[in-house]
Amino acid sequence: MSASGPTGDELLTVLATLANPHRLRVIAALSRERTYVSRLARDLGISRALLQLHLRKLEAAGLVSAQLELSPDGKAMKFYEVRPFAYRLTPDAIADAAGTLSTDTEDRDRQEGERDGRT
Amino acid sequence: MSASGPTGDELLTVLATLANPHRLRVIAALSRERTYVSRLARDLGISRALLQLHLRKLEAAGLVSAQLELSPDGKAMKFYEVRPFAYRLTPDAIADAAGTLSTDTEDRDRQEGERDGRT
DNA sequence: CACACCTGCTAGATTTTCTTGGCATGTGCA
DNA sequence: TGCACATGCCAAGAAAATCTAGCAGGTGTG
Repeated sequence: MSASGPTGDELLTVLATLANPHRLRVIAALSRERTYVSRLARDLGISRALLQLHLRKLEAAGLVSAQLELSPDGKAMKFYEVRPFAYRLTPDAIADAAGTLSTDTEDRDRQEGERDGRT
Repeated sequence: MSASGPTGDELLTVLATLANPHRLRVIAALSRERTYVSRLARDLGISRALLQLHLRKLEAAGLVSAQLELSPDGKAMKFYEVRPFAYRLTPDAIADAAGTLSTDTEDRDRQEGERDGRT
């Protein structure tokens, strides 16, 4: 029986998302303690706009999640936390996943299908 | 005692290297069977020049290795094979590795040091 | 009201990565 | 010699990712 790991596309998304020093540090910081955007930006020493970009990518990949909360004094704050994950990176695991990678032509076909016609 | 995983920079290199569909397919193909460049290019349906670029990156990251061999009829052929590896991708493992990420300023300092002077 | 926080967005410049196409080398064989 | 197949490299364009700077909105406090 197969171990049934992630699909190729999922693995690829996770890899591409984690392949950035800022995002690794974000994961590291959030795994210690959940925080809100502005504070995290100060801690990491990067601009808020930049951090938001990285947070969006991490969230899109399913590696972190966000909750909008109101602080005691009524300010809206967006808290982020890591969402537990575990991927094995071995030749075999990759070989499994690679089989389900969508091809360039498949992508093109799918997009064309969506364009011309039926919802 | 710490589990002593990869350094941040090493992990980052591996992630960046694997975050590409072609390179995932290369790992998959090589994990099935070692082959030489031209054949692999035909199998994967990509140009040789492109494949060589990806192979260079994979080799630089330590994920594959190459041996130059002479075929029975005397042609030089470069065989590649996967080099066994296993990385755990979890929040904790990343938190560990992130601590040893080199910073931008460190990089700049190092390069300046190399430029002006002493070998 | 001004200030200090919090949030979100986007246009544009910059940098990096990816990809193609061409050229050069070498071997064996008809 | 000409063809097939192997290797390597590089220039240059195309595409994608990154980052900055600036704008917008909200709340509570002095």
